[in-house]
Amino acid sequence: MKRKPGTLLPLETTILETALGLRRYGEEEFHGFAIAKEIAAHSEARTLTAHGTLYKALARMETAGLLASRWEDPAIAAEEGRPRRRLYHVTGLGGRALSTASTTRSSPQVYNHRGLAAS
Amino acid sequence: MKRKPGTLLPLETTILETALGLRRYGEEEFHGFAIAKEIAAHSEARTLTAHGTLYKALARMETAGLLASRWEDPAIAAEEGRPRRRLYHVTGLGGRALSTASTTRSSPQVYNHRGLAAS
DNA sequence: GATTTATAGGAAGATATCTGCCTATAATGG
DNA sequence: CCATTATAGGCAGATATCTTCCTATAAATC
Repeated sequence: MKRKPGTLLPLETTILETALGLRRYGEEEFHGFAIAKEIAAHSEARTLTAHGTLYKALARMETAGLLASRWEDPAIAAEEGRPRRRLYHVTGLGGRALSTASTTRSSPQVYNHRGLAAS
Repeated sequence: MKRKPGTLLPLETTILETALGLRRYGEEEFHGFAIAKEIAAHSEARTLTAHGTLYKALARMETAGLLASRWEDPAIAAEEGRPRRRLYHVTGLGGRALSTASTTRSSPQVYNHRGLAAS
């Protein structure tokens, strides 16, 4: 839908809020599946259809510098008998993006309108 | 369905035949997903419903000593960006089971009726 | 021969990530 | 204001293994 640069979409806001919420409980890092369950549990309705939408949003946000990720040590995943996880954390830019945008509550939310890159 | 000890079920026969077929092409080891595709490709119909049936058969056959398995090095799976595999190979007993049973073509096939353990 | 019992097979889903395709919609350009 | 264009979101499926629940059926028991 032709993204306006320097904007937070509702899903992106939800991801940042949820991630920062988890961080307040000591969880520095999160993985896609966990945040999907978290979002599904709190905001009913939102399905994230097969999680495709969410993973794409996470990739997008990492490209935008709002998130950063690393692969979990594959040995840990093997030990726990499950697929490996990609562990994300919210960057400084990501945190700032949310606080700036949270005041502008509408669908696409502007987060760096004050001279970061946008028009 | 109350298994008669020392018997090969059709699915088990198919697994052994397919595995030994692959071995003739140099593939010493196989994993569940691969054999599922192999079976699905050759014998049409057989669905293996979500592969549950197949994985149970593999576990059963390993317990019976017809197959043996090891986990693939998790680093390799990580490198190739896919879930890790459990690698099986047909044991001597497994090979013998098939050759003995292949002569007795019916549904449940006896493989060690000549004094190995069965009545 | 009928009942009991164990178990194989089917259906579904959990775990985790990613890709491709198609459509809906927002932003831009004229 | 309408047409163009880029992209977000939904749908589906690939990759790989395993579990639980239920049903169908074969073997054993009486």
